[in-house]
Amino acid sequence: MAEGGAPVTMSDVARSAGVSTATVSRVVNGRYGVSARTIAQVRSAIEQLGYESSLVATSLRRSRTNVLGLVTHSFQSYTAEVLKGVMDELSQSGFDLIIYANSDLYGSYSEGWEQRHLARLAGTLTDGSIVVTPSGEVRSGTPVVVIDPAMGSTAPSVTADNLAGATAVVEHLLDLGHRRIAFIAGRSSLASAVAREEGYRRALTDAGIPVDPELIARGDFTPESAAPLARALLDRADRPTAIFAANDGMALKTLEVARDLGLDVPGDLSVAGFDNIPDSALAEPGLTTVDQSMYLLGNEAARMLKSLVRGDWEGPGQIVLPTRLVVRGSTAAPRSL
Amino acid sequence: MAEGGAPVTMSDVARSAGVSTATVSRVVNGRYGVSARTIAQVRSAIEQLGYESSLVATSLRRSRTNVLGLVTHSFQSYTAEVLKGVMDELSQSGFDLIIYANSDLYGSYSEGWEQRHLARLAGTLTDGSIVVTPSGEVRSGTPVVVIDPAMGSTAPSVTADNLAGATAVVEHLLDLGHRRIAFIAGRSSLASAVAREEGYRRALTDAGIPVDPELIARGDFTPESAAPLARALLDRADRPTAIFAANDGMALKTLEVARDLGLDVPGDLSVAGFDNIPDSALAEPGLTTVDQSMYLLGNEAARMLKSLVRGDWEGPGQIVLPTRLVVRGSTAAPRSL
DNA sequence: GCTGCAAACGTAACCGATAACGATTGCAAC
DNA sequence: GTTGCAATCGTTATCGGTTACGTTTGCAGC
Repeated sequence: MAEGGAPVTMSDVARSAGVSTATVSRVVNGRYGVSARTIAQVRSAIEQLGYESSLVATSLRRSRTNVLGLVTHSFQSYTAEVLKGVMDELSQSGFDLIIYANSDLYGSYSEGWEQRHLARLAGTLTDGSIVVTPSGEVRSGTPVVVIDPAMGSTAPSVTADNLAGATAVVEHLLDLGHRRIAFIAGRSSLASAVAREEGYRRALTDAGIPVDPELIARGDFTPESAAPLARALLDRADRPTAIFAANDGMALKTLEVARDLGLDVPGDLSVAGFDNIPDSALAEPGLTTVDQSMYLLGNEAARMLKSLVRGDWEGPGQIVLPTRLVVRGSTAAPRSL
Repeated sequence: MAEGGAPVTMSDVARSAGVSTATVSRVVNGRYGVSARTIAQVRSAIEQLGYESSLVATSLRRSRTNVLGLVTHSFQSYTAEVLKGVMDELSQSGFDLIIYANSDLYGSYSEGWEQRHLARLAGTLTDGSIVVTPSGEVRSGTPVVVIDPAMGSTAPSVTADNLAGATAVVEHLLDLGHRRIAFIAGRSSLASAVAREEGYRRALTDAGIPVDPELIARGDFTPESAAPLARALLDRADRPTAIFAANDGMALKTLEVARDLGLDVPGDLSVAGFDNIPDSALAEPGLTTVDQSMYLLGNEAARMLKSLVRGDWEGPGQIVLPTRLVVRGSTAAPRSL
């Protein structure tokens, strides 16, 4: 065991076993060309000293490290789901995972954070990376799979069927009898935000209802951005009977605003979101939303990245996973009917 | 921008700027002894080539890296809370975070996993580490803070007040009128499991009720371990009127078992857990449990580790954070009363 | 014009590991 | 007793940076 002092290195082992570091390296990596007696000596020295190879030194010298990277700009509840999916796929695969989070950029959307992180890891530490909701196109010397890519991204990606999900929400509201349905959009640099708005527009158009630009508010996916927008929509004389927010965070904030204004949900106002985060089920009333399995997104992304790294990926470059409408108490027929 | 090819290194920058790598290093690190003109040239070359220093190479050479490590054996929903707490504390602190997860050990409790991970990171990549629920004592050349330490651990740690929390649960059950209260214990190598059992015993003893060894089942914190134990307890002729499981995962599994046996909760049986994971609020009925803020655990651990790395830690070696009883629908007075 | 000194910069060793290559050894075949 | 070959092992260059140290340069002071 390393007794609190300097970490034990390969040359410590070599000295203790009376061989060169090259031989220790051969033993550690199971290479051919070491006598059984020497192997035993080296192993014993390794055991005694508690040697463990340095990931850093190894990855600097080797081209292949068997470590995959994941970069995210923040840890939300869904991030854990993604990670679970990733690790279940990576389990027993021989690939370890390193997650990198930068303290300066944490929580803020400084453009290009993902690029900086990738550059610091790729080519040395990791064989490939998963990037969650990047702010733009990503480049790297090693394979990259993007979860929830930026608008116009051509990189391999895994994303939920945002278009179908959003369409389903609006159709649900239309079925309930709503006609004035407002939309709080997300950060338009993300492809998912654009697809959700497109789903909203398409469902209305298909139902023969003109899209009213006055009913589209531009948020950025943060709850904070939604508060004033929801208030503005609800202060209108011709108040909408339903608000569809592009994600649950903004929808939950809308619920708060409605409550503050003394509106009854779903009596006076129906509210729907997108993502199905845990909090949505706990809200009062429960939030109608679209479930996109973050677990599956992570799972597929990991599967794809493994293949890309091994160079045997056969599937499509962009994977789209199905979504599921989850109806809860926050939506109902408008009272006026 | 690195155009998909080999990553751009410091010598690329040096060549492009017509200086040595030493000079580039000085510019990058803002060291003294470079003329303004050279600085400008180097900066321009860095800009043009899109150079980003390799974390690996830097950390190999430098003793200090300003990167902290976190090792966990799996990603549960509470892990995300811990991470949030850690990152909020680290935000703008200059310390980045690297999380390491090993695919071979993922989900399994092979003894010593944390030790292996630490040895691979410490001394080179990271300045210090946070270890979540290790299987034993951890040693490292760099500072380590343990969240939810192993039994008998002397390392700096942050933990919830498991004793008080467990006592509160049992007192709550006693107040409701329960007298036959069973306990499903957790993995006894963890200090938290031992403390929770001690809380159970103490509350009973303080109430003048003898501890019945027959009512104590030995689980290991996994839901799977709890199923047969719960069944055995509920199959008894003198069935307990309440079961307190050492964590929510086992308590939720107990709810399932009770339902399968046709028992009404809380009518026939009260069930309580510990941890307050998100699923507990969603269960039907909601699970009475003890809230330990994983966010705060992560937050405090990060604060402590930062200080330890800087060498200015003044506080106690073991931090204990308060817990809070959360009463939901799964506990009520026993029907027989 | 020479000395002295500091600023500016390059050279090379080094961090911990890997791998190509060369050197040594043992042993069988001649 | 050589020779030849394979097995075994050490030497050394290298990965991408950092830094101690040495060298060059510019300029003030005598």
